[in-house]
Amino acid sequence: MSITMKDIAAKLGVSESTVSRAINNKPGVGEDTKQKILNLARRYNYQPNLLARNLARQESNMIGLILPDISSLFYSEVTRAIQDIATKHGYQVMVCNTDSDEKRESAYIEWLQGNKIAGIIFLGNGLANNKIINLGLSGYPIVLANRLVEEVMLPSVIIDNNTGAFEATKHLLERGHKRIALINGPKDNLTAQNRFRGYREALKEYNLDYDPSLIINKDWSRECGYQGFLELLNLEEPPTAIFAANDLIAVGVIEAIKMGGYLIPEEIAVVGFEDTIVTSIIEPPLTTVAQPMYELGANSAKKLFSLIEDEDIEENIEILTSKLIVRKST
Amino acid sequence: MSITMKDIAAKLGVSESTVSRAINNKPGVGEDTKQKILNLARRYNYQPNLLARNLARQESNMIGLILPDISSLFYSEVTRAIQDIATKHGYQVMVCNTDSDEKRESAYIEWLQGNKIAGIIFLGNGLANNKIINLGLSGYPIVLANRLVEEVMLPSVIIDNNTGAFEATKHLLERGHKRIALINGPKDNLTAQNRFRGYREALKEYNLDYDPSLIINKDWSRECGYQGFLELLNLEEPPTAIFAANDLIAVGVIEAIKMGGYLIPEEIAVVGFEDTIVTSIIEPPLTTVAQPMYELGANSAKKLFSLIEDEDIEENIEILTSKLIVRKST
DNA sequence: TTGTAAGCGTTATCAA
DNA sequence: TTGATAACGCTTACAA
Repeated sequence: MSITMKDIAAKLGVSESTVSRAINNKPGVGEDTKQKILNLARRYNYQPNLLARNLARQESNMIGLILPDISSLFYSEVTRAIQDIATKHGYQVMVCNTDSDEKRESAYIEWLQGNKIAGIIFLGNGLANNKIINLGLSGYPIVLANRLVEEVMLPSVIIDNNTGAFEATKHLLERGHKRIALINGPKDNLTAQNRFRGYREALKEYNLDYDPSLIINKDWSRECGYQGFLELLNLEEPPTAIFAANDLIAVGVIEAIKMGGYLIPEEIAVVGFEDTIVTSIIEPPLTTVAQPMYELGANSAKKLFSLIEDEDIEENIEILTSKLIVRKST
Repeated sequence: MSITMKDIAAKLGVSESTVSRAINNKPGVGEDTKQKILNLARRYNYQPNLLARNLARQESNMIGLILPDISSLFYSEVTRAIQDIATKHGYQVMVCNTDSDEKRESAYIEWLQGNKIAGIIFLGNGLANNKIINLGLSGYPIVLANRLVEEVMLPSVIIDNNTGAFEATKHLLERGHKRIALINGPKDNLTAQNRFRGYREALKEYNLDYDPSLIINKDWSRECGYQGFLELLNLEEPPTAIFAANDLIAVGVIEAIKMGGYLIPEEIAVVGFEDTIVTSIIEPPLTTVAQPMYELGANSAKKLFSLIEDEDIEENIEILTSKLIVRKST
């Protein structure tokens, strides 16, 4: 339907290669032929067929982004950052939702490779699967964002969840709490594991052993926060503080606490994790550990482009620090 | 780097076309040669080059999504829905953030067309620009989601903001309010205009003239809600109810109200619009007009695929209804 | 059932 | 400065 280089060449009685050179602003075309070509191209609103171009050049101007769910507060913010950097580099981003399903993850990887995508960012909070690892080891440009791999060291940008959780727990300890519950994400989730580790280390520093009955592993949802708190209430000796492993869980916790008629923070203190918009809206405002979401996205993207453009990358694994923000819930 | 059909053909001593037929599960290949080919393909982890395939087939399996900002609560939810439907149809989605900048919009359109994208969804809340209209009229599959075009009727899915705003305002009137302020988005924004219209119609039904000093047009942000309320307070006769044209504005309004020490809803009532997560978190829970976000995305995508697959579409312009959800802020 | 060859719209090499 | 020509990897008539 649309006009091609061949058409332009025919109309002007020049060869396709000359047209190509003119369009791509390459040397080797006379100034006047070049102008004639560009004028005609403009007049007919010529658009290069990027499929053909990429096929011929053996490259592409897209990167892939594989993530669990674009509608989450956290991931959409990170995505935004990646998009911004990609645009600056003249690249587009293919966003792929996996719902943390490994099958879909694999399917997307194949699809992205089939499209000769320049590189992929894996954003998530689980362990990276084998397919990803092999891909990374094969030299294909990939960056892990907020995901880790046990043995192999692939280029990554992660947030120091350990220290963040440590600070959060320590903050509660300093406030005098001794029975601090942790309502966490799934047990096999790396982020959840790190937050648990930080929690435990803080207790240790205060010479407290952690009580398994105070640890709940469920999901990252509001509902789980709500249910989790109810479960904790049934303990013989219920906790006086809750460390929720993300803000949404904390929201559920706070709702359950209020429903029970307890006072926050006087009777029960709550800390969240992430610093999404909800922390400043909920009553009382939530003490939380701020995650540098935009930075996570931006730095991952920058790292990926370094890889794509074959630049040296300074640090293979970049660790961003999270920061405790004290509000009224503690 | 990766293996191609040519390689497979050479290894097996068959022709490329036979390989192609086998890979694509087309008739005209003997069962045993087919198996031999498929086995080899599996063994070498053959991935079809989709650039080449799409170039040859003159089609693609991507659709484009152009929107203002993926990190917004509203758009990320709509995007999620579009992704879900696209995946079901075997398509991928290219997400393009424009920040409502027309230049970037145009740039994206060209890029998407250059990649021979199968169709585009324009999601936003402004008027569609000329480039979009021309594209639509040229027969290219496009769907407008939550955007309108003045004269031309392009396939669209929109939310009935007018009625939603009408209901919200009427609800306040029924509660006995006479001085109802509207803190709205930008004046040139279509969504904002429709919400204003519904607001005015409701007043009319109650034989009230609208007072221009009670109308504030700013931005869709929390900050604007906060500032807007402060401005309203300075009026000789301040409003007793605020209709905020989206939830984020409402959040700002509520914060300002609380800061001023007023009671909600006893002294000042507040209604929002959208029903994002914040409405159930803020204190008091926000009465709002629920937007069918997921439906907006899903139906837009379905419509686009009807267009792409050349099916008849039942209604060219589909109007989704929004629904008033009464909570404690009124 | 299989192969040949042209074509998709570019780019890139090598001559002219 | 230009133009043939092959190549990118795949699809698809058309022949055999």
